[in-house]
Amino acid sequence: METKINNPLLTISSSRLSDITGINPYQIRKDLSYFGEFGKRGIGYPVIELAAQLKEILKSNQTWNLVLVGAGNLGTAFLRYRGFARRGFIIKAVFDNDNRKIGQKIGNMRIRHIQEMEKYLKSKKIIMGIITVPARSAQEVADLMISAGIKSILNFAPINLKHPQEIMIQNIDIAIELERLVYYLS
Amino acid sequence: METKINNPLLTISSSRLSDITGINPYQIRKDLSYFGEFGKRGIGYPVIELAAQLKEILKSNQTWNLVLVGAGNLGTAFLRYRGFARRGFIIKAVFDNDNRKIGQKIGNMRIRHIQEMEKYLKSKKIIMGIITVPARSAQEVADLMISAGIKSILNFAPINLKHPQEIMIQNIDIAIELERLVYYLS
DNA sequence: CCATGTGAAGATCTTCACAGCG
DNA sequence: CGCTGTGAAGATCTTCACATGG
Repeated sequence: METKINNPLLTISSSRLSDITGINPYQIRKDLSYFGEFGKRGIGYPVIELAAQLKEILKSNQTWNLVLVGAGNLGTAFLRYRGFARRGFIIKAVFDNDNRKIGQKIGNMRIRHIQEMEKYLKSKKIIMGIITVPARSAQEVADLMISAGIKSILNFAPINLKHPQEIMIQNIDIAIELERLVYYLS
Repeated sequence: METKINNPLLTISSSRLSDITGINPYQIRKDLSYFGEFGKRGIGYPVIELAAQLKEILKSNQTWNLVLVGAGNLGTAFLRYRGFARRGFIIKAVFDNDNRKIGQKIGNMRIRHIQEMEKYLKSKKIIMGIITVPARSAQEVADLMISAGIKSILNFAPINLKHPQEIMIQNIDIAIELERLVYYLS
């Protein structure tokens, strides 16, 4: 699927997007056409304009505030990671239930007690949360989040969280991804 | 999909598996039937036996050795996390290219220079790797891994890695998961 | 002539309905 | 009678082929 670049910076064709992403060009065109007619026939897609439109559609032309629960290794890594902010996600507070951790700092962020979370979430109107607690506490944390108004949860605990269907949950289980790799090892 | 437990410990029905996992019972039966006839009609699936068979099919009745490249926040979190070992994945070595980090320890594991990786991988016959380096270095690391015999890569760098098709790559881009949540926020 | 946009064909995945067996 | 296993139906996703317009 190699193609020539004929109009660098201004436009990009579906076949070149395919080269970059690995997604085939039919799929790219179909997917884009689902949201509108962004391209010009014979030319391709105007890069700047397309990016702007997609950002609007995906609501990523704005920043989103989050809270994180679970100041363990993984939670700490996320707090220190700069990449989220670059993509528009700001972790505003961290909560834990371990009294030895409360008040400690990760970077310049103080760890708060989980009991403060409900009030915090409601006052700041935050609707997204990340769960990085052990599996045994994850359901309890999710329930707390949901009752405090959280609408979307990114869950790293290896457990299937029960939740009302209007709440969005994305699970990331790293061990499952490794297991998938093992399975496909011919 | 609530059901009664009628033979605790010994057998489990697809509908009860459904309650637990959230996957519907038709899907569970179809998927299992793809690998064999594990159940008994009118009874359900024998728990112990089913677990053993699935572990064998998924090759998770054995442990797998891994290396990790990128001793940053995320890499460090994984090294400290006990959950992988419990699921049969052992990180045997960590590599980085930052001279200030080489020789330092994370837990009881010494950080090695990336230049040592090829020799290490070949001598230990390790075929799985985890990439937790910044996006700009990820392709280079992947190429190194692949030329040293790695067959499966779990990649956390937010970039599409080019690779021969016989190499398995699983990507985890946490910001994409957050973006997915935002998009589905009604 | 080039590359999009899209109806139609094809492939795959999910759900259903029920025969079959303990 | 209960619950699996599975062919068939239904839904969805992917690929193709080509008409269309710059």
